[in-house]
Amino acid sequence: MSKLILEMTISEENYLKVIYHLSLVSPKGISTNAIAGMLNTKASSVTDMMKKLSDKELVTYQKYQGVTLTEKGFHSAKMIVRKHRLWEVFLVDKLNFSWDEVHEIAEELEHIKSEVLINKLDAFLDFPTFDPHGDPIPNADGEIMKINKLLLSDSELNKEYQCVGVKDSSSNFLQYLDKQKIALGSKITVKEKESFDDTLVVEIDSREMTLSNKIANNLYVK
Amino acid sequence: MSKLILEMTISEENYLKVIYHLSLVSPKGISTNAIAGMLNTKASSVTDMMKKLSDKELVTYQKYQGVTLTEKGFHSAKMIVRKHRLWEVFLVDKLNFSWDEVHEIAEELEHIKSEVLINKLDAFLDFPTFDPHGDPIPNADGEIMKINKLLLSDSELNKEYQCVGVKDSSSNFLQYLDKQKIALGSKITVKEKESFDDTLVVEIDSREMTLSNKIANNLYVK
DNA sequence: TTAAATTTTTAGTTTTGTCTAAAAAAATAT
DNA sequence: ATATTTTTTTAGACAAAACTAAAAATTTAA
Repeated sequence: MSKLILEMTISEENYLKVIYHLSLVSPKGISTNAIAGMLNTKASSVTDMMKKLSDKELVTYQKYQGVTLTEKGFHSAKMIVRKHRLWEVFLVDKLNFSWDEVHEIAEELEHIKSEVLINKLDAFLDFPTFDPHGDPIPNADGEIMKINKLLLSDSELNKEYQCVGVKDSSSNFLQYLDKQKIALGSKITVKEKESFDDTLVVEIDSREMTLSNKIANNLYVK
Repeated sequence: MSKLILEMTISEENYLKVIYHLSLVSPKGISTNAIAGMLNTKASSVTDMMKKLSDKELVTYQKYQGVTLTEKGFHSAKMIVRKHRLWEVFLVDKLNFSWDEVHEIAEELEHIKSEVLINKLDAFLDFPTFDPHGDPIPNADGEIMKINKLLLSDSELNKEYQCVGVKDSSSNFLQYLDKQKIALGSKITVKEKESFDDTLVVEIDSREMTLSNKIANNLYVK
């Protein structure tokens, strides 16, 4: 049996995480260009790294065919995502960071190696299942809680929803939501939809307001 | 004016920290060999790195003369030590690690870059002044609280002291102390000193026991 | 179904931090 | 004071992770 906890460099972990996120969107092999785009690197660098990850049996890779995560790679990627999201909860809940400030710091913290640490952190935070942006946190076994969320832009008219997540978690977008007093848990009902530009007239926590299509395309509700 | 927060690699930070710790013991220039010994590396590698740190004005370095920290290097080193010790407090006080388990994890956490993070962590922990091993934690300005501690081996007979720190913080030694129920805060009085091997007969929290010279040489009291 | 455009890989460099082996300087001993 | 030993530096090499430029494969278009 191969090592349960495998040595990975920060760089390898970042590649794995990107492949994981891309896999969730498109289920086929991931192209080197797509990976390069996410990591601000060059396709040639990606090719090099894919050979390395393939040697470690974290991805299956055949030239020109794109890459797929192996079972082992998929699990490792989820453990990195788990660390990232748990640290985000810590930063927001315990250190009083706001949800638009934590991503970058968690990008560093997610590479801290101790498994005991992350499980103790999990317990300290009371085993949260969602991070501050509404994304699910894999548990120690890699299991992920699923919820039936949809984009606000796909919601039905005059039906009450609850805001449960964001698709874009750039600080720009998050700060806009703060300014508009839209937070996870806010009650949202779409009152009208302008067919010309898909602008929505919505009621959010009893306040009426207008949201652009771009906003509605980045807010998850259920 | 030079950058207030300067970019340093993990490797550079580790060198700086070692030079800092060696400086506290011997006030003259630190030899490349001494540094190499602490970092499990070779003197030639140290020479290379000293050129780099010297270019960044973190140390003053003249060949064959050893190195000294500049004001800037001294401050940077203290900030790394600050981070290390604050994270140790977090691990012990909040995550319930024992004092012999935290050093390695803190070695990784000390390199997380955000200054805001460390100051918020400091506040979350209530601005502790000592870490779990009794070492002082520099504050945000780099100021360090000093206490008049001495080694148990240098203490006076029949005078009550309080255990305030350890010189050796290897998990081996810390676990020995746990086993003997000796902790920071324990009351210690030396009842007898065996002149042949410097073994001490002591009373610790009302229990009488015998401590070897090696133990007494690694326990700080005041 | 060829030709053109795009994507991906290969080959050869670069940078960082390390190493070994040999040379140079400093410290120690006779 | 010279010879020997130890310490430190130089010179040259290597591995990891990136890059550039050019070649190869694939996809798209005419």
